[in-house]
Amino acid sequence: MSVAANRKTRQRDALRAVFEQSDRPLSVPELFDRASRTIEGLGMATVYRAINAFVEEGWLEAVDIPGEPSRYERGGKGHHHHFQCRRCERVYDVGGCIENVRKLAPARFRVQDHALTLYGVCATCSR
Amino acid sequence: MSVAANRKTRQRDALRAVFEQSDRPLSVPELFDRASRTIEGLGMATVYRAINAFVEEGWLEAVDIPGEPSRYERGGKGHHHHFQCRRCERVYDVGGCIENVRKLAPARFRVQDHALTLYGVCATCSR
DNA sequence: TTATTATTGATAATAGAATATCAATATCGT
DNA sequence: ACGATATTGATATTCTATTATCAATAATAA
Repeated sequence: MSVAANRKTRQRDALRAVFEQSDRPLSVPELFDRASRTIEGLGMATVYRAINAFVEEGWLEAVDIPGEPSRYERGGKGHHHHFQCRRCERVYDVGGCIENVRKLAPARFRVQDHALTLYGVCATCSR
Repeated sequence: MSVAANRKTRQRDALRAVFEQSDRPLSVPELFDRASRTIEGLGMATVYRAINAFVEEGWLEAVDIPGEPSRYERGGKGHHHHFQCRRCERVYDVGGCIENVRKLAPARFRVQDHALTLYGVCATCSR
């Protein structure tokens, strides 16, 4: 389980490029499919290894939706939330945030963070 | 995978009782442990079978927190959200809701529902 | 009480996601 | 160009959560 990621390789370059060209979090299969267009014979293990390395260095961050396997997106975007389309299952970023979150918690509960997921139909699927 | 649940049994009675006495969603291990106090030799399979039956009839509802196995709570509570303690991992209900959720989504995204999870330290753990 | 059959419990099996293994290959400093 | 070794890809394995199997048991109607 080493995660050095020192050398520059075709596969990691391709995987990075996929994220740089994507405006939304990607699942592992999505990432694998897209990178495979560039790297034929790309292995799943390589994809997972790269993800772990990227997450470790902060270049990627995991996006977790209830009941779903992790998606990943570029790190350092700051606080934001996500939307999942019920038709295509894709996950999108939503900017902005909500207020008065702390007030919801019962007395003496210390609120440190929160995660909000919106569900519905995305622009692509609703047309 | 039959889920009839017709006959009245000690184990299902005990499992129901656990939920009736709990004020928060329970994980499968939590449910198993508590019901085992009443029913010695209770089997895991029985717990899962009961959960499925209860969910199917609406008596229970699944509570899904990102990256966590499902918890379960009594159904029909109406719209509410959840809090997870980072110390003890337990999940609690939080009443009330947030506003302006729809406004967060990008244009032409239809928002149908949302899920909010608060994270922090519960009253029990913070003392 | 008895017969029928739903239910249980122990355990094997499955499913999905992710990691470990290892020989072959590619990268990079010299 | 060479050598050390990081990385890759194929595949086996692990892990966690959950379901299937099946003989034994218990619940209910008659």
